[in-house]
Amino acid sequence: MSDIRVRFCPSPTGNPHVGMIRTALFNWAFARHVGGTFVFRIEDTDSARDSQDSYEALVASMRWLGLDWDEGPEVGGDYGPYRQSERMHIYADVVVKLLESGFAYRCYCSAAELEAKRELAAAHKRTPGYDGSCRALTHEQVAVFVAEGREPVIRYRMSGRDFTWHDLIRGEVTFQAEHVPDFVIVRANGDPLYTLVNPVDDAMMNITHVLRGEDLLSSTPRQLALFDGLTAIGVAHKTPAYGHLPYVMGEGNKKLSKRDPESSLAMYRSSGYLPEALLNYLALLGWSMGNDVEFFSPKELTQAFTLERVNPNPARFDLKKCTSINGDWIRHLAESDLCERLIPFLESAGTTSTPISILERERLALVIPLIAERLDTLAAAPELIAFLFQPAAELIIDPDVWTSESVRVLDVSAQVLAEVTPWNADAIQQALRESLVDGLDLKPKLAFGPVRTAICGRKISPPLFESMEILGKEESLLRIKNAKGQALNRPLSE
RNA sequence: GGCCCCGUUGUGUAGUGGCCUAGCACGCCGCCCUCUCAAGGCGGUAGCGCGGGUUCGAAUCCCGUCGGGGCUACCA
Repeated sequence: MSDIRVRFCPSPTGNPHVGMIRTALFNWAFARHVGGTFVFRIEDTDSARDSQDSYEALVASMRWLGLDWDEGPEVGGDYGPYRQSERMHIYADVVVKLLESGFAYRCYCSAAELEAKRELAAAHKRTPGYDGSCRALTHEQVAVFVAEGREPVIRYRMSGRDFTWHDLIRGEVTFQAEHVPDFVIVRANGDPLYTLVNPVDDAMMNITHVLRGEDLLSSTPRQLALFDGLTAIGVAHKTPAYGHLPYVMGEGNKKLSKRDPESSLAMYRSSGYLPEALLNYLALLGWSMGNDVEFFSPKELTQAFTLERVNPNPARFDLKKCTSINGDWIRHLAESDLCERLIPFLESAGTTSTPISILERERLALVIPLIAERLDTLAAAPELIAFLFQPAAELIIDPDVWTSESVRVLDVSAQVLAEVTPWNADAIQQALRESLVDGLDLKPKLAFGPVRTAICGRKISPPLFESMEILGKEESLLRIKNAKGQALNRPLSE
């Protein structure tokens, strides 16, 4: 176990999305690769936007994906609690110390005054930002503000130094002091802000490497500044290294937003994407093995993952490629594994009973090898194999598929199939081939088409002869008979 | 506007001065296989944003430029 400690610290607002998960994945993969500790922390300091539902969805998502954490909610750890809403007393204590030591001060400026300052700065083409006017208020000035009923925020006092750090992903990044003004760390209502609690917890949890989204890049100087103060008051011992991960983009040139349906993790789960496949694909957004290998397990990912190979430029989420990898993964699963994963989808689609019966399960096991290579998502299975679980009478076939030839084909098929013994795919194929392709001189596609429709109810199906074997002789003949009836009674068009 | 980040085919990437007439994957197109659909096989399409340097030689280094994005909150 190395002493490298990383964290994933989402805010529980809205539904988990893929950008967030990609960040979790990279932190997790890095921690696992180096044998470090992966800390899961919940940043729920914004009571107006955070929700318990969202928190639970977050935990469930991490578990579903297999991104296990060493410290955090539900598993505990030496640096808890791991939900910031339970750490408010800690922040209050830190703020007092920061105030006493002069690293922070109360600011009584109103929103309107701040806005006026911003406009003024813009008009003079100066750097916008707080001008520090409340930095050295006299007791008299404070008394006046208080008498006016103003509620102060607490600001952090910048030291005037420039900030340069070696970004783990981007190399050296520098912000000059004038571009990072004093910032608010506690709201007027007393709630601490992200800009405070994030570094405080990183410090107290001994986080060594901060890997987060590029959108946080410009807040890094503020965090670095805070670490100066936290170190001075004895809260922090070592400033972590920072690395900023590239964006995950959606359509157009916008980063994938929470409102974007393609970003919803729940959507991928309910559409039948495998967690392994999603992790596999997400890993490829900003990282690669470098050896043209693009199909790998979570385990292989953690073995190969290094920060050096993380790309700094934004990656676009490509659903087609994600789906392709999902298909690869479905084909890669053992039959029994695929079977188990398919069952919830079949149950919820009503393809089987709920819970699935013993007989249905047996039949499903038989068809798995026929459909594995035909699925790119688990949710595609019900449509493909529903016919195996329906009674013949419920197979209603689109009357437009029938031609004058169909009835003859069905007639001949019924005749020859009645003689087939034993009932297996090879024997069925041989009988139909001899009678239809050779006997009626039909092209295979035309010969088997009507039979396929009769048996499966659709033009697209798993392999026909194997399907008939699974259904059994009696059921197959019944379906052909029913289909013939439907074909004869079809409304006369044209 | 200011600051910061990014820039290889449609998409994701490989590439860290000669192995690059730029490789791989997805997509798309065609062919083969074939009982449908897939899967699989084969082939094709398309790219180093632009302009200057440095160098015998640049996708790779430097400068400029253009383009895209982010931040500029009492959100995170």
